[in-house]
Amino acid sequence: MQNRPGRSPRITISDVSTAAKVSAATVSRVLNGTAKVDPQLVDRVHDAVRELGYRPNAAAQGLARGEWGTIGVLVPDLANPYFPEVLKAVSAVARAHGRRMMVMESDEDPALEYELVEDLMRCCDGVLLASPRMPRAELVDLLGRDHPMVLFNRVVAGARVPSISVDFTGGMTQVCGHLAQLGHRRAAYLGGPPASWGNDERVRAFEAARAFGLEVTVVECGGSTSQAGYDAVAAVLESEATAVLAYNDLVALGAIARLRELGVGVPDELSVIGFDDISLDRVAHSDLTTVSVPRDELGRRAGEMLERLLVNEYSEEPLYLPMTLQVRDTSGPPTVR
Amino acid sequence: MQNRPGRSPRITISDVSTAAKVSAATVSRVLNGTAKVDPQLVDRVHDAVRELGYRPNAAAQGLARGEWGTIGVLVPDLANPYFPEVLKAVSAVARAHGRRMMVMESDEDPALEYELVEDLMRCCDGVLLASPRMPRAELVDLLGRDHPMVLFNRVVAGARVPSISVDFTGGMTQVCGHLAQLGHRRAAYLGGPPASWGNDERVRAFEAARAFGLEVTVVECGGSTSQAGYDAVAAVLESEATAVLAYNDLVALGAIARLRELGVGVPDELSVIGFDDISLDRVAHSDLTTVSVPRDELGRRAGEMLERLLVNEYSEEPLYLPMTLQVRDTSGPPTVR
DNA sequence: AGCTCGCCTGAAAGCGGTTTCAGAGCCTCG
DNA sequence: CGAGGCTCTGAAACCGCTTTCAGGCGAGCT
Repeated sequence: MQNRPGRSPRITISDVSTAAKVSAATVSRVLNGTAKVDPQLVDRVHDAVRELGYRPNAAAQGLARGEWGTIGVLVPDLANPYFPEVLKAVSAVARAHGRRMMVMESDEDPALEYELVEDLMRCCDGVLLASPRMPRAELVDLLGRDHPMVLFNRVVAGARVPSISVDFTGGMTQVCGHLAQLGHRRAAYLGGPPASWGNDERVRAFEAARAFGLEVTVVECGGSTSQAGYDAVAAVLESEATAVLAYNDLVALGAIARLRELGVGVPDELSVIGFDDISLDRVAHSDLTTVSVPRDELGRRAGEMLERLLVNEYSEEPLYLPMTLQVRDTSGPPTVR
Repeated sequence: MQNRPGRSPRITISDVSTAAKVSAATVSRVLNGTAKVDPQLVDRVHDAVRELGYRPNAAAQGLARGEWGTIGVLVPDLANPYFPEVLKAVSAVARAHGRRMMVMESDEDPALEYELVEDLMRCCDGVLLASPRMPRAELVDLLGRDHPMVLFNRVVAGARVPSISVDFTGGMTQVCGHLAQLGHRRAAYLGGPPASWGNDERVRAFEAARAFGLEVTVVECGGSTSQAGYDAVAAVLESEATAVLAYNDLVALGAIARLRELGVGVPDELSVIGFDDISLDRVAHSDLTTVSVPRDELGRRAGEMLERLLVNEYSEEPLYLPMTLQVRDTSGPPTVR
């Protein structure tokens, strides 16, 4: 930006104003259309801009306007296919409103999140927290800064913050119902990251599941990756479960991979059900029984919530999108062992 | 940022300096450690910062320092699993150097890219162009702006720009060799986005393949998604190909899905080979024969290239990382039809 | 003791825009 | 024909922070 050695000097608004023989104020007015300007001057400005290849400096604009023209998104893990799809939708909405998107990743380290969010607040008009894992207290603290913020896949009771999430409990209830109907009595749940709010929501479904006659045991596997699922299989096999529910599809796939290695038939000997419906794509669908979530819509709605927040005052109730059970090939009736 | 109605006023450096009874310059020096300051004043500043919850405004810092502390990345498609993994690595490198990451997506629309890059240049110290599809002329134009920039998965002959890419041609050559060895004589290639440089590089391998006795016909499918692969299957079946090479794994998976629907056995009746090795994860590996690319390393190296460019002068040759053939279940000997 | 030097601090000048404010010109109306 | 009002333009203030610059003060030296 500065005249760095070896780099050509930046072209500023005053270069343009000189070239066009008008004041900087006029250049600004022309470029932003904020006031009526003599058509002749308008032309001169445009010519100068084109000739010099002038581009306004975003930092200076941000400073002067008191707005960065940027939104920030924090995600736990970019490699988790869940988030890029959300990002895509958010980015589209942001762009449609003339805003850029900053992305930060905590790499599933809740301790990092606080700092990252603080950083985002220093350079973004609004922040979208996607599946934040940080402790409630920290979250409440951040929300209290009265910086525009939207909560995604997490709801904080009592917090006056626009929130959007999936109905995790409902989704998991469908899964339990499906299994109960197939005749399962005992299932194991491979829990996700300990700090995951969505995980707690899923677990809440298990009490209701008892009414179906399905007993679900929680097996901590402590992660959201396939590796975690892979590693947790041993614990599952020790139990009497005839079905495995996974925190998400990745965990489920990891478990299936391990089961295959061990020669345990899926779903003949053990049913495995995922969560999220992360298929590689929409056509070559996987064969995993799972509950799907409209990630695209989720991202879009979240983006719109944030935009609304940036222009209006807040006035929203938490929004819960429904999940849809996708019965495919990895779930079936239990076998007596 | 400005005192917006309903929002608490921003805390600025002068608030801190007032509270700490020092000058703004001193606050700045303390916070940045740019000069020695009386320990007593240091404490006063820190106290004031903590008490007021002061966070420096990134735009103002950027303006004053002549550096945004941000890098920008342009990707064609966030939903393509290839890129998030790259982004993850890039983001990690950027963060390690104290920089944030801005992400833009062209949604596979080459016409959008130019504008997006211009926008990135207005707010980022350096820009990483990942698989840019734009015409060579536009690209050269942008590179000529002498804004720090790194080219990823595209090499422009003669351009003095740090570039990093995969050895597409080499990868595809391995694929051809594999097929030839299996006994295939005719293969069809499902080409990707027309503007993809990587696509041209892949195609270059087909001439050499003729030496193996393998004839590859290019079937335009015009996309990088599974939908494109799905749709292109009809054309393949009309040909005499006994094997299908795909632009990437997504295309391959789409094709396989369609073949499955049509009752065409893979690999018994038709071998299908992907490209990129985009598995959902590292454990539950797919069964697709493909060539893998070290996306993580690729992203890391690209990020480091950019960082180097931001501090030093340019001095690099294009870097090509090798691909590795992964023979799995979707390729086999041809059957006479 | 007086002088020089060096260290630390605050005032002020940018960074590159936007926006307020005041003035110049022109038109209209009395 | 002159006063009042509008419209358009440029000068200048300001956004919040960094950094230069100059000055004050204490230490060290002669």
